[in-house]
Amino acid sequence: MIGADMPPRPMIADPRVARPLTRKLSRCGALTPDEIAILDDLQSATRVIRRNREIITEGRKYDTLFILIEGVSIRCRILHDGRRQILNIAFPGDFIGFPSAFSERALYSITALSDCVLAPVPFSRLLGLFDRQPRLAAAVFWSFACEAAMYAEHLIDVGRRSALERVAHFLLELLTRLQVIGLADECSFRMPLTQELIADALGLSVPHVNRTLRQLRDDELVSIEEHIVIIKDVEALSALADFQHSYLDQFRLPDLTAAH
Amino acid sequence: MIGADMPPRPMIADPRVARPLTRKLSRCGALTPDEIAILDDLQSATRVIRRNREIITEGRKYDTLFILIEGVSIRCRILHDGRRQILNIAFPGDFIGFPSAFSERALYSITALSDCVLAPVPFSRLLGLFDRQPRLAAAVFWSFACEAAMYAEHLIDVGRRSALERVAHFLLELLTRLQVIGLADECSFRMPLTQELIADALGLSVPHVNRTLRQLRDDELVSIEEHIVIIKDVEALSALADFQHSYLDQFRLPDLTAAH
DNA sequence: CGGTACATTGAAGGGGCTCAATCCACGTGG
DNA sequence: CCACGTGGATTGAGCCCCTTCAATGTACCG
Repeated sequence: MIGADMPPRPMIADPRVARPLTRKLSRCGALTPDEIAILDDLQSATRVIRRNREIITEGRKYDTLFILIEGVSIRCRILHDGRRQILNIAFPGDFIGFPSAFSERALYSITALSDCVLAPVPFSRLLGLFDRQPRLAAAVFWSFACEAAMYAEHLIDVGRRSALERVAHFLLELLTRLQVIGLADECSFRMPLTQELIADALGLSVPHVNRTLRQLRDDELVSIEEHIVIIKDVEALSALADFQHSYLDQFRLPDLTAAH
Repeated sequence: MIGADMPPRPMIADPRVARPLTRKLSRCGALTPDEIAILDDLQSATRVIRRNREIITEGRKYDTLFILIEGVSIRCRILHDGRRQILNIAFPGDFIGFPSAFSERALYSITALSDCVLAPVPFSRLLGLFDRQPRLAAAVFWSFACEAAMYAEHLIDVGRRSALERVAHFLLELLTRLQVIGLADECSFRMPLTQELIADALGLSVPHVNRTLRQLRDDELVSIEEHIVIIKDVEALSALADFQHSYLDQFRLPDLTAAH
């Protein structure tokens, strides 16, 4: 019932705000027109990658990052016997290619789950940002810090949470992240992943993901129909999952006076 | 048998090289005397934290990072019912406090496992590095990138590896990390963690960690006596754990010509 | 209309957990 | 000097959560 065929509707951030990264960062504090112009410029030159193609290939060398403008991509590792662990899921406005860009050869592959639009950002250009735009530099750091926080929660998911807690937490994280870029309502969104992908992200088997989702539905905590996920009781689900909304939502741009 | 009482010998990086971070970064490429001086200076002002005290407290605000000079610290999250997940383990030469320093309030606590010596590094000072010392700036990025790679492997551990593979992988990661800072020989080191800590890092129970270590010993892959771990067959253990030495060891400083 | 991709459900088995006891080394205070 | 407390390692028994294997259902597509 979830994500039966993947892209009936593409993953495109709200067009009322020009660029997804600009939208995301503007939630951390008011941006000056100057800063907006620079950010938008970073996201202007774009490149399209088709569904199921690799954006970054393990073992190759890269000296650019990408900003994901449209679409969904995953970074993952496949063990010799076929087991797969999805390390993270990128949505519009996310940086892609860290830490690959800092290593001699990319450690993991990044694959486009749907058709993706990317904006390449040469690493040197990113470093250049740090000179003239300390607030934007901090914002980029913020972006990486936020990703690190998601990593941490992801680790807690697979390390110490039960399947039910894991799936609940995962749904809430998706809700929150998609809200930031205008792809989710107050309490609902279109599931961009198949159950197989959810399983590989959470370290579960597909049948068990299915049963777990069923239980969440039976317990009237969520509703899932036609790929649309509705969180029917955010409070109860958050309590069940030990979800702290804050970890995705408490970063702030520094004051202009805070320059070095 | 492992780590019966924790600190018979303290965790101090090889004194032949002045500072652990300097030692670590010098493996990524030759440092100029200038760069060494700056790095050493970063690590000069120090502060001592006693065993079992918190270095960073969840919920508080911080505007400095720390470089761990001596000792071992862990970042972890404790769920409401007492389950604990260790997010990462810091050794001398590691940065501590990312991403806490970028958030309104620290998301996780960091605790000293042994008496620790820390060098505070105000965030503003770190940003200042980016102006004048692009190679060092890149090296700091490298440090975070390396941490991100460890996070990724950690995630694969708990998500998709069996207990045996997990523990094997963990031992190899410890070996590699400790070698870098001169705290491990070719194939042996002093285990700095109790089995309870290993369990909470790997998402296992204490009894099962114990049984798993026993199996590794029975299989003649490792030997553990008096807290000293000897990897008797690095090749076989690496194969078992799907361990790729490269992920901790392939970062390089950029050429001086690569300035922005 | 067969093929593909995904969701769903059931049955059986196992890997790792819980609970609980025991052992051991060490430090402390009487 | 010994009794005791403490932190940690070790081991066993039983069980349960989740996996594996397998089958079925279903929408969509060329």
